[in-house]
Amino acid sequence: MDQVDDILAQWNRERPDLDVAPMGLIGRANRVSQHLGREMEKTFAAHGLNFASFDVLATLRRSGPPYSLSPGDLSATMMITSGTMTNRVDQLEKAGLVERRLNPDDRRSFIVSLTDKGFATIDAAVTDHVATQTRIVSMLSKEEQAALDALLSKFLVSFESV
Amino acid sequence: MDQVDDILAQWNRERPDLDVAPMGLIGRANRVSQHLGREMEKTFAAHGLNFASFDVLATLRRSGPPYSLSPGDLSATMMITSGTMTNRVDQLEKAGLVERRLNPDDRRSFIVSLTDKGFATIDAAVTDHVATQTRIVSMLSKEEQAALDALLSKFLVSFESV
DNA sequence: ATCGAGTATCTTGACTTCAAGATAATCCAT
DNA sequence: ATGGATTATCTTGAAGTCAAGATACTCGAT
Repeated sequence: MDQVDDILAQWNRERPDLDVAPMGLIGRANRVSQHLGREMEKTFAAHGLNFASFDVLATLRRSGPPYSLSPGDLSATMMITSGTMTNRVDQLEKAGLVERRLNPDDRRSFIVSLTDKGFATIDAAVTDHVATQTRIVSMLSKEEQAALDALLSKFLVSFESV
Repeated sequence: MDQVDDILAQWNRERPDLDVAPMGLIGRANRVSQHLGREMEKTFAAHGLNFASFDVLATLRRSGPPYSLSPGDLSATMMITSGTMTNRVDQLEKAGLVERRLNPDDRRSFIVSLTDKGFATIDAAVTDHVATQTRIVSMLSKEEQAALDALLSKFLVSFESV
């Protein structure tokens, strides 16, 4: 029993013609995501970051040496527009966490690289971040976590395959 | 196999000390939510709405006659701040979909009511919205939908009970 | 070689949200 | 009754995002 159930009960009363089961599933997914986001922002803030900046630094970090990608490569896995990417890199550059250099092979594009400071920041932040995530998901049992993960993955594949 | 798996594989290579299973679960939840949101915005846009305005109108509609709530009541189930609520009601009032009147019982607060136009708009929009949601979740079987819903509900309760 | 299509990034302007604080009314213990 | 705490909403300013368009470069067919 959660807040979404209350909403569904109201719709049932007012619009009994509607099948609200899908609304429940989607509503819960959105709310869970919103809660998750707010919880994780706290960890990011402890390292002077937000979700946006963490996301960029983390993508550079996990790409491996030399921790350098073009804005296009960066946004490839990030569900954001190019204008948003520009803004994110601008902020990080201003903070001294990344550098933007010209790409000698293609002068339309740039190369964004982690600075030493950026590397240290993201390495510390991601360690904390994983700890936070572990704490959050521990509200479910290991089996439930695995089941939820599998279902979300199937759902996700159906979106990303389009 | 989805895009999140690629991300986890990278982390495993770069930071084998981290247990990335929680990151996978949370990452997928966020991505699913983001996909869901974008898909549903299309339906809202077809009715001249966005998620924010739909959310307010829907809350008034499902509250039943006289389709009137205070801003505080409205935001109670909406995970938004009071300033955001003010802005949302402002927009809807400008569009002629709701009216804001003084509350005779408590002069600190207002009463926000659906206009006839607002009622017609949300009733048509929610019908389409449920159809969209039904289409989206049909990418999973009925059993999978039920299982996912149950797990999300449990997860959600653990947040909202805090 | 050259021109047009395509690609990569940035710019602009609008929109939504939030946090923090302001304003005003209500409630309650005295 | 009355002052202080609380409540309800609005205002302000900063931030992040997007869509659409601008700019500059590359590629491929001729």
